[in-house]
Amino acid sequence: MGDDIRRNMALFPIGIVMKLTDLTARQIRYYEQHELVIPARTGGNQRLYSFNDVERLLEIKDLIEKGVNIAGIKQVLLPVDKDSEDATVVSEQSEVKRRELTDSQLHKMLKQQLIGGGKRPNSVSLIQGELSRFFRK
DNA sequence: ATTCTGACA
DNA sequence: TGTCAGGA
Repeated sequence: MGDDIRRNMALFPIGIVMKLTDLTARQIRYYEQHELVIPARTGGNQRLYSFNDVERLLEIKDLIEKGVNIAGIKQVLLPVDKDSEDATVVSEQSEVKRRELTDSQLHKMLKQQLIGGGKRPNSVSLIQGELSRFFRK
């Protein structure tokens, strides 16, 4: 996919992202501290987000609303590193070589259930129950 | 006018 | 998380 570069192309400042995601600058920056999103920076140290970053933030917002905490989100969303951010292709679909996660399949499922699907009243508690098995510190 | 980091009445 | 300070 060639327009992947466009999705990973840093374009908008935090102000725009705030409106696009309905998140406060505080939250957006906070999530960055926890490496949930790594926006590019301008010469003036201003954050520049790509479409992928925004989508990512929307997913995070979704999970937060579903009661998932940072620790949990870190495990549901694949870790992002400066490379896969604005460099090249690499998205959730690519066969990431992360053996660290013995159950990448489960992660995929959880992600789908948490993000994709609409909102079933019970699935939430169900999911949280399953996740707690991982989030447990 | 905007955004950034650090800090906490 | 909100919000203010103080600088870029």
